Amino acid sequence: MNNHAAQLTIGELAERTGLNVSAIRYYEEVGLIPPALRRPSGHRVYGAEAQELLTLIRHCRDFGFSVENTKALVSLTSQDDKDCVEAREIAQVHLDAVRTKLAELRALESSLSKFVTACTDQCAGGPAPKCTILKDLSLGDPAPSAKAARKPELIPSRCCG
Amino acid sequence: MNNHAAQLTIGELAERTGLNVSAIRYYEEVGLIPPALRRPSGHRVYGAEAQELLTLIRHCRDFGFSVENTKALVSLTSQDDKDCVEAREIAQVHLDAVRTKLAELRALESSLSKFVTACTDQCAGGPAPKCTILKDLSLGDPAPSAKAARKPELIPSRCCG
DNA sequence: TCTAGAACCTCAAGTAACTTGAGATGCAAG
DNA sequence: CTTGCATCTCAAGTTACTTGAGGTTCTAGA
Repeated sequence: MNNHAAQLTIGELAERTGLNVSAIRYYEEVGLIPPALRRPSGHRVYGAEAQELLTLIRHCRDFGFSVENTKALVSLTSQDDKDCVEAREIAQVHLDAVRTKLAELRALESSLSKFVTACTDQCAGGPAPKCTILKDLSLGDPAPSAKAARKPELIPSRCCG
Repeated sequence: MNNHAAQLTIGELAERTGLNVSAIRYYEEVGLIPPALRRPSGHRVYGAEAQELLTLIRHCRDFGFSVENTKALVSLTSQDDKDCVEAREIAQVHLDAVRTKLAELRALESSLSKFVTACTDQCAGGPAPKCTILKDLSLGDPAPSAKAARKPELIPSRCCG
């Protein structure tokens, strides 16, 4: 256990940040974090700043910010000449997207729970082709308003998948 | 305009079902619909059943069922020897997933709206690195419970992306 | 009948954000 | 010195399509 001036391996860093090793390498690859220093063997070495940075990144991701937005937020933390409005703007846009999805999911929840209830009440384990669920799904138009928001996946899978 | 016994081109079919041409070809490729008959030129030709089938499929997708589940639901519509329980089970599992996500999104909405409000109230357009949003994101643990549900993306992008 | 342009065809690659796996090397403890 | 875990790189898989390239076919108007 060598902690000489807080030199971390990628594995230790992963453990401390709750990320997984391959995610950290991925973040390096896409430029979300700077390339790590290497030991002569090629193994990555990190200092304490890396832990802070990755913790911030993890939180951003947990709050559903895309990697692109996370990149922007991260860079704002060290730009004194920029103001707060930019960060709020990013959060606001994300919030709007979350609200849109929330509305869609509520509609979905309502439809699905009706399906299940109706099936339990009416089908009574009868033959599948007569199931109320399948009948309702065949009908003309009943689909919920799930057409909106197709863009670049505003809420990543760790929140929604 | 030739409608001899309801022979449809893929374009007409797309228009009638609200799907897009490439999606229909994709569904054929993955076996969600049977391979279309072809004209000597190679162009696909469809009858009325195709329209019904694809309408059902579109509804399933709109309700957030995965292609795999949609396949299962579709096949139940023609299996008299199977009973309703299977369809309900699929819907129930999906409903559970939707509810889980709903809870996550609610937590997210609450956190994000607090962020935005706090920033508006406190930062007052100050320098970015001092923004309350960025500070909150750097903190120890505040991430919402978004760790659950990482599996194979239970709610596809048309509902959630 | 000819022709322009829309519609169709088949691959292949791109999307988001990682994860998984293969194959090879490094390192620390016993 | 050996064993076995950690690390490395690079490629491919994940979901459900969309987009694009490059090439045919169809159809309506002149």
